[in-house]
Amino acid sequence: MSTNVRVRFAPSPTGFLHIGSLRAVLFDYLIAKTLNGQLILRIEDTDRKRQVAGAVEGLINILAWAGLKFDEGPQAGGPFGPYIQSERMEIYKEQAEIILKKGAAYRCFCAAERLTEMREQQQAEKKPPFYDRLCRELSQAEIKKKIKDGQPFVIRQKMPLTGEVMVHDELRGSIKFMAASLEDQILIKSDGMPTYQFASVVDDHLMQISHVLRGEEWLSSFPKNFLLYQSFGWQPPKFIHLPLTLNKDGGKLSKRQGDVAVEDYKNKGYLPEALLNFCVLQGWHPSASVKAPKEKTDEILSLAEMIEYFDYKDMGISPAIFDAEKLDYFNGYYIRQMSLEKLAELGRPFMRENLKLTRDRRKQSDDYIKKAIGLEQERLKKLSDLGELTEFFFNDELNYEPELLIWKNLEAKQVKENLRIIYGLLEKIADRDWLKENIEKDMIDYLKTNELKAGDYLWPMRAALTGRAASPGPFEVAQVLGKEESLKRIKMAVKKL
RNA sequence: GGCCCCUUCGUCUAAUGGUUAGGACACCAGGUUUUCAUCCUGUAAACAGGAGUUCGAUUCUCCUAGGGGCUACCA
Repeated sequence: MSTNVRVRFAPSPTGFLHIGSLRAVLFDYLIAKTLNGQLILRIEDTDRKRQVAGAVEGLINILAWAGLKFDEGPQAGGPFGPYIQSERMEIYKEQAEIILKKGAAYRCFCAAERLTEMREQQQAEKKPPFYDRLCRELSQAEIKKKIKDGQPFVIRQKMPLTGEVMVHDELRGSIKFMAASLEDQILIKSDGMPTYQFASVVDDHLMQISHVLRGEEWLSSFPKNFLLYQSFGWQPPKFIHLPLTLNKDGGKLSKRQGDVAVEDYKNKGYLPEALLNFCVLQGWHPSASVKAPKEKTDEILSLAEMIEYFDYKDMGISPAIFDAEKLDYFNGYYIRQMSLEKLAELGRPFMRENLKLTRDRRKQSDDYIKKAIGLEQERLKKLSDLGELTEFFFNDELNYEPELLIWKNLEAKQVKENLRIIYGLLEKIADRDWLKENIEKDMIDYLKTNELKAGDYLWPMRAALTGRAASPGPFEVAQVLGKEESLKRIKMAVKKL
């Protein structure tokens, strides 16, 4: 038997990648990497009703954006393909015949209406909905006749009527189920497509998957899956059931509560590093014995560091609530760490609206945009904050109330006078000396020699330059704005008072 | 309703049969500072409840409560 570690991520292409799925692939990836195994991408598209055009490409793209590479899959190829379930119909058909022959499954001709009716009645009687196994004991002759008559059928798994089924989860240990509570679940639908319950077991075996990581929502079908492996005579892989990610109210994280699609986060300017760092901490933490270097907090983890410290045995089993504020912290942290070149490149798309606010060529230059972004870098939680935060750099017609210029309890005319003085000082600085260091030096020297209070001058100056209550400092803003624009804005402020 | 899973600060979590129960985010306070942000320092904040085992339980066992999942010809 092969001891090769093979882990698969098996999403169904619903049109977007759920943030919870991103966490799942990350753990798949980490298990594969830390155990020297392969990571396989398999597309589970056996539900015809839920087909979404372009979803597979979208999935592959966003996974690539996240930086997680697959060793095998629809794109990478590999010896166990095809990796898209809808292209594996022959395999399922063949395996269904086998399981039928083994007597571990049977054809069920019950009409959907009968089943619905039965279920409703059972619920009305407060009994658990449960297939009554009407077709389980059909004779060969009856089956033949129904097939000949063209009656549609599904194939159901035959569950033991009595006894217990013991399954083992790598994190939770052994879990016991009463066989009598297990429904004869459908393996093959009447359209010939396999259900997840059949396809995943068949594929995991055929693709030689060693570790199955899946959501906790699959725990209740675990014994049925285990039984299917037994019926086939296959050795089941190791199973790890990942606790669910919950929303703030404690429910399953769903679209209604806000963004759940990784694409949404990407569009808002969240970085893959931040998303991954956030996700990995939901259900895992570096064990105490492998503490990260102390100059960093041990929760800031690059993908490489995760691989270094990860051990799936350290994974937790209690559900975690999605804390968007912590995600923001990570994102802000990674933005601050980023080089200005990279940030300017990634931030550029978020500047589009601002560029429309100016007719000044210089303000539309890459260099100017980059400098504006640079001054707001430490204030960003996400890239999409850039538009609002840098707006004043571009806007030719700053619009603000005159009161904004007034520092504490100064008189308006005093502020006006101070701004005139500032104007005079700035005017004297030569164009080629227009650097924040020089501007600052001239201003501070003046204030010191005349024993003036910094706030009385610097607040009005900054407010005049930015039109905002909160912004980067006046000297650096002045430098980026340039001498001409800075003087223009101060003159305008004087006029306002 | 039935079956199954889970339970440490508000949130993510660490550790331990005997500790001042640790860290991170958020919060609050202070420092740096013209503002905001960054950065630094500090405060406050948790073992769900009950019973048992034990010299001793947050830690082990059981019960209760609470939360969650499943209960489809969806995954």
